[in-house]
Amino acid sequence: MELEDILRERDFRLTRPRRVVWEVLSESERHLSAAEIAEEVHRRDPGINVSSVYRTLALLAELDLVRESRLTETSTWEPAHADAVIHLVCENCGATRHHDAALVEDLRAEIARTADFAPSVIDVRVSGTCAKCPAPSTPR
Amino acid sequence: MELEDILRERDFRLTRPRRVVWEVLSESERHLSAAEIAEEVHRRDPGINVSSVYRTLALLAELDLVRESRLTETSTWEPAHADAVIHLVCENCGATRHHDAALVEDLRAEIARTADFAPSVIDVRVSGTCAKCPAPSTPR
DNA sequence: AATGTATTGCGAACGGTTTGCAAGAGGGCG
DNA sequence: CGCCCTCTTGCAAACCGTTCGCAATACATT
Repeated sequence: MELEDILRERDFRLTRPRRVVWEVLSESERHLSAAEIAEEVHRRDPGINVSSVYRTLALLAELDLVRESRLTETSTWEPAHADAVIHLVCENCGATRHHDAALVEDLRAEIARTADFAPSVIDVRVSGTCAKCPAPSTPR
Repeated sequence: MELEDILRERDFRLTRPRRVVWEVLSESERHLSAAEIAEEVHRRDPGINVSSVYRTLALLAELDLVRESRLTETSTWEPAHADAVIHLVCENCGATRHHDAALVEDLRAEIARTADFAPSVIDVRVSGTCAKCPAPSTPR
């Protein structure tokens, strides 16, 4: 996880905004919205501008270091992780967790076999209620 | 699929914008963006305003008649369909197709069993290339 | 240290979505 | 059938997250 090397390799400079955004993302265990990232970055260095945060996120995504998820209304960011991760989104508390499921690879095979389609990335988003949460107050 | 009854039942009125938006959505086989919907609605009745389209989409979603997907950058809309549908999004031509996969239900069971989580809706989004498309010109 | 260039901060622009409000139209009732 | 009440609409302005242009800054190389 040497941000510097990855940047160098592609002739990008290691700058303060880039380092701080990357730190924030890699230290977080949950998905963060652009606003949350900007806020935390700003907390660590008030001199870093929002537009740099956006530019950095775009760059890191380009480098496949972070991944943008559009699971909920506002998109969120997280360090890139291996494929085949399932996102569990709690309808009640809003938390997003990861979960490994062996079946995802089976799914990939099934799709490749039956759909005339060559799958690359598979995203599974599961809405529901996590164990810590009571049933949603406003069931839809 | 009697839009009128469903609206009545909840004390909403059947108005022209609502009827036209619903028609456009239910006649389309693919996902439509808000802009596409607005455009087609406007084609059928130039008097219908964009804001009514948005308001109608929100209402229909509330009534579970349509579903908003956030698969790509801009979100798209489609008539609500049964759970467990897989969305195949071609990285090349951008088309979104549906695909049934029996394994989704197995996945649900696996999650319920192993994740301390009660799944309700499962969304599977598969990026890849569809058979009609050549390999993407700009592989990422 | 000096230099050349990528990158930043800033503020303004953007574009899709939402909102406030007066005018308009469903539809229940007489 | 027409009235009336109220829900909806059209319109235009407001919003808000994101992007952009540009001069100033700060990386990295020498």
